[in-house]
Amino acid sequence: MDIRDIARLSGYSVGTVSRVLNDHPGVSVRARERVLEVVREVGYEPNTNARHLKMRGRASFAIMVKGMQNLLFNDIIEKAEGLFAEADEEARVHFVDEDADEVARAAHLDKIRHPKGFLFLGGDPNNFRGSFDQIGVPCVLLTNTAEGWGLTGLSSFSTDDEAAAEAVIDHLWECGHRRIGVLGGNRKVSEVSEHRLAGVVRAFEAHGARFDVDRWYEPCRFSMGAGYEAAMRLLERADDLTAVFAFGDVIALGALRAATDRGFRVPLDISLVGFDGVDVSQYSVPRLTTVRQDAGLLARRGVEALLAATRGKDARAVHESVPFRLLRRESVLSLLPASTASAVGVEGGRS
Amino acid sequence: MDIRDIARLSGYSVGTVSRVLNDHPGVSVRARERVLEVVREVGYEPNTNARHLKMRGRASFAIMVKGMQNLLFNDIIEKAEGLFAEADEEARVHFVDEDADEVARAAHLDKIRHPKGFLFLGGDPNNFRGSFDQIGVPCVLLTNTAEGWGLTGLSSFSTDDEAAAEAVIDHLWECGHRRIGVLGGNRKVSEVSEHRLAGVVRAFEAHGARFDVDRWYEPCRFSMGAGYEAAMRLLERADDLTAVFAFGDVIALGALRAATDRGFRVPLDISLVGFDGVDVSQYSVPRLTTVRQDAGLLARRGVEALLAATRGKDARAVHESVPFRLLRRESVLSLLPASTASAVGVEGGRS
DNA sequence: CTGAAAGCGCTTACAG
DNA sequence: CTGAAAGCGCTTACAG
Repeated sequence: MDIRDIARLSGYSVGTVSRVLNDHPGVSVRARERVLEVVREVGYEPNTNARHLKMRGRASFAIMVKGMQNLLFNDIIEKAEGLFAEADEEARVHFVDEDADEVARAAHLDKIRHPKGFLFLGGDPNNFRGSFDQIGVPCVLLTNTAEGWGLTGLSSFSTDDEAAAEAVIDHLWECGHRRIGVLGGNRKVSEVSEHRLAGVVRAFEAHGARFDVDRWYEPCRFSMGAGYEAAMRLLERADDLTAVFAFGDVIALGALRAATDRGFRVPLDISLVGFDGVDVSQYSVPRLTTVRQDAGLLARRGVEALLAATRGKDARAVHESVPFRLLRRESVLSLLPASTASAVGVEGGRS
Repeated sequence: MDIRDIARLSGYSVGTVSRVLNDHPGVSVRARERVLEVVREVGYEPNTNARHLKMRGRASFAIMVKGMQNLLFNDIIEKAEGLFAEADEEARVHFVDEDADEVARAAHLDKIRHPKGFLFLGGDPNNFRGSFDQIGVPCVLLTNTAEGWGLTGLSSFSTDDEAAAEAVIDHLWECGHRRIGVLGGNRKVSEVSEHRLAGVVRAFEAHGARFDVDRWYEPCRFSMGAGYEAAMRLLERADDLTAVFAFGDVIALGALRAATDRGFRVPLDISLVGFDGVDVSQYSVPRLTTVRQDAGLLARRGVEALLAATRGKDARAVHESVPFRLLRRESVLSLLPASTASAVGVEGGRS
C-alpha cells in the first residue's frame, strides 16, 4: 500500500495525493476530501524513510540524556516529550552513559539520522568543546549553563547553581550551622558541581568564614550508592559536622542512609540538604530540605527555544536561568535557642 | 557527501562501494581497502533513510515503556540498551503513559517506522488483545507473563508474581503477622497486580485464613504519590493492621511516608514489604524488605529472544519466569517472642 | 570481481 | 487546481 495505490483509488495523481497529505495549498476541496477518504479507508501511512529521503532528513528531535540515574532528568523528559507532542513534533530520547561523550554521540546521530535539533539534559563542557562544531543543527542545553563556553548555536537554560548553593548555605548558617560538609558531583566532569561549590565558598566568605574544601568537600557521582559511599568517607574524615549539603537529592538520600548507619539521626544529630526537588525528596523520612529546580519550566523554555531556532526565528543563542526555590522541610535542625525562622521559601534566579 | 562521491574518489562504482559498505561477498581486497580508506578519510556515513527505503524499513528495535515512574523499568532499559548495543543493533525507547494504549502505539510505529521488533516493558492484556494482531514483527513482553493470552508471536519473561506474593505473605505469617494490608496497582489495567493479589489470597488460604479483599486491599498506581494516598486510605479504614505489603517499592516508599505521618513507626508499629528490589529500597530508612526482580536477567532473556526471533531462529513464542528473591531487610518486625528466623533469602521461580 | 541501471516511496519544481 | 517527471541516496539483480 503506497502513495500510488492511493492515487489510483482516489482517481488523482500521486502529486495531488502528496500535496493533501502534506497540507500544501493549491488543492481543491473535492480532491482533498476524496483523497483523505481513501487514506482513511485503507489505513494508509506514508513511508517515513522515503519522505525524509526527499525532505533531506530532518526527521525528529533528539533528547540526549546524560546518565539514567538522575531523577530530575526523568521529570524533564516527561515534560519535554509532552511539549514536543503538542507541537506535533517527534522526539527521540537517547540515554548516554554518565561518563560517555554525549556530544560525540550527538554528532554521530546528526550525521546518520539528521534530527532537527538536539536537547541535551546535562553535559560536560569538555565534550562540547571537543565536538560541538560537528553538529550542524540547533542545540539547547538544559540544567547546565553554557554561558561563556564561547559556542555559537548553543542555548542553555538552567538553575543559577551558584546562587542556589549560596541560598542553601545561608539557610544553614541562619540555623546556626558552621561546620558543613558538601557532597557533590565529580568536578572534572560536572560543571554544575563546580558552580554549586563556588556558591558554597562564596557564602562562607560572605559570612566571614572559610570553607575548607579539602576536609569538607567529597565528590561523587549522582547516584544513591555513590552518595552513600561519599557520605561515609566524609563522615569518617570530619566527624564534627553539624550539617551536610548534597548536590543532588539522590546523593542526599544515600547520605541519609549513611548517616543513619553511622548512628546519626537526621536532623537531630546532623542536618541534611539536597538539590533538585525530585519527587522522592518529599517522601523520605525525614522529608528532605532541598532546592527545587523547575523541571517543567526548564523543559518548556528549552523546547520553545529549540523549536524557534529550527524554524529560523531566532538564531542567536540565549542563556537564561530559571527561578529556583529553597524548600524548607524536615531535614534541617535549627541550632539556635529561639529561632525566629523566616517564612516559607527562598526564591532565586534571574531571567 | 554521498555514495557517489565515494565512488568517484575511490575510482570504483557506487555498486562496489555499496557492497563493501554492507560487507557483501564478491569484492576484491584491493577494492575493499581502497573504498574503506576513502570512507575513513572523508568521514562518510551512509544515509539511513535511503538505505532503509531500499531495505524496506527494518531499522532498529523499539522498547515500549509503560509509565515513567517505574524505577524497575529504568534498570531494565539500561541493561537492554547495553545488550542491543553489544549485538550491534539500535534500540529506541518510547515512553507511553501508564494508562495509554502501548500496543496501539506500537502498531502505529510498526507501520510508519518498521522496527525489527518490539520489547514491551509492562503491558495491559486488554491492549494486547485489542491491536496486537496489527503488529507484524516479533515482540517480547517483560515483567508480565503473556501465557494464556493466546497470542502467537508474543514471548514473555517475568517474575512468577503469584509465587512471589505468596512468599511475602508466608514470611510475614512466620513473623506472626495476621492482619496484613495490601497496596497494589489498579487491577483493571495491571495484570501483575492481579497475580500478586491471587498469591496473597492463596497464601492466606494455605494458612487456613481468609484475606479480606474489600477491607485490606487498596489499589493504586505505581508511584510514590499514589502509594502515599492509598496507604492513607488503607490505614484509615483498617487501623488494626500489623503489616502492609505494597506491590511496588515505589508504592512502599509512599506508604512508609504515610505510616510515619499517621504516627506509626516502621517496623515497630507496622511492618512493610515492597516489590521490585529497586535501588532506592536499599537506601530507605528503614531498608525495605522486598522481592527482588532480576532486571538484568529479564533484560537478557528478553533481548536474546527478540534477536533470535528476528533472525528467524525460533518462531515459537515462549513464556518463562525468571527467579526472584525475597530480600529480608529491616522493615519487617517479628511479632514472635523468640524468633528462630531462618537464614537469608527465599528464592523462587521456575524456568 | 565490477559496472550500469532499475527501483525503493516519496516530494516538488515545472508545465499546463 | 492538477499531472508528468525528475530526483532524494541507496541496494541489488543482471550482465559482463
